[in-house]
Amino acid sequence: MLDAFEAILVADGERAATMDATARAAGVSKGGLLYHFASKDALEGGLIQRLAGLVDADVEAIVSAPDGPVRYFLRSSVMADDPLDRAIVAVSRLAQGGSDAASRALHEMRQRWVDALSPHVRDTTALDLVLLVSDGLYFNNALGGDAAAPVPTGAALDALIDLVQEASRP
Amino acid sequence: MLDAFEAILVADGERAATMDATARAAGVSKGGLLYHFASKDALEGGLIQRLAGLVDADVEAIVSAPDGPVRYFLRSSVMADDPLDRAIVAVSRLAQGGSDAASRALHEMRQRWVDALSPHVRDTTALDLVLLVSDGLYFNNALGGDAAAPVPTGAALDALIDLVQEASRP
DNA sequence: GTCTATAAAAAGATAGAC
DNA sequence: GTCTATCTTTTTATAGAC
Repeated sequence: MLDAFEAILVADGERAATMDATARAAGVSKGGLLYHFASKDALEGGLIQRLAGLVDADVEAIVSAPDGPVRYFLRSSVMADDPLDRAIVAVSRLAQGGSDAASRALHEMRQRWVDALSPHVRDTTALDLVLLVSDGLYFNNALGGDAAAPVPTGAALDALIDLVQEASRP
Repeated sequence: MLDAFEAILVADGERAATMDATARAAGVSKGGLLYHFASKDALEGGLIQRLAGLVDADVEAIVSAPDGPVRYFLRSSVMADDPLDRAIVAVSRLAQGGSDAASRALHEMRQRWVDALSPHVRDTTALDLVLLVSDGLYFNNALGGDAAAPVPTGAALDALIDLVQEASRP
């Protein structure tokens, strides 16, 4: 059910992610959905909690990345349609829809990234650069929708990461 | 009335920006609002049109900036609560809410920026860098809401711009 | 646990008075 | 132009059968 809710948020936006649509996509009735999540707030809370768990694993992966935390972090900022990316986009949809809990969750996530990356960049300016490029990558993917995503991939992404890495190296 | 609609979108998100709330904030009745904008689609269209006009002026300012287009562009990416910034955030709220017209308007805006900045950066990688940092700045401001915005300002912003400018100089 | 039926509220839109 | 009143649809939530 969380999968269905998340998928609708990512594909069609917050407006379309109703209890009704979620139940239908999950293959249950509205009553069935409401048995597991007693309210829409609870459903959103479930998604936010899922994000928090995925962020735990991500931070772990960042700090122990063989190619270095910055490269790994930027590379994973391009939406690969993996569980974390989907959760981030879905929760940011909720945040832009007006959910304070979602905004708080995203800020917490960002703070954990700051803590993980700080030791591996030159200074706070370099840290800002890395985080903002990552945010930009997510933002563009999140806006995507119908139009083609202008986000760099493949060799262009590698070149961009090289550039950022060079500019931010300690 | 567009001002009211925009303000609610920016402050409280797409969910809160109803015809009812917009009418109340604008100091008119729902009927009064519907006289000027016959539907919610029309209201959103009005906002998108406003954005297009502001983008025209912005592109003009970018290409003729005394300090150089890149510096001007990045500096203006930090939400200064000016008309263009408000319009961008409001329309991106609509886009994330599921409006295809809003998504299209944002992509057009981005394309105009690409055209304006291309001659002033080294290559496409540098262009990606500049655009993504700008997107990151907007994204963070747009998420803001209750929590404190972690976006660099003042001296930190100047340092960041210097770094990006150095990395992207032709 | 899952369903149907239904209540209660909110949102978009129309009609017609002034 | 702006208002009130009303209609329709959608959305969230409850109640109770199975």
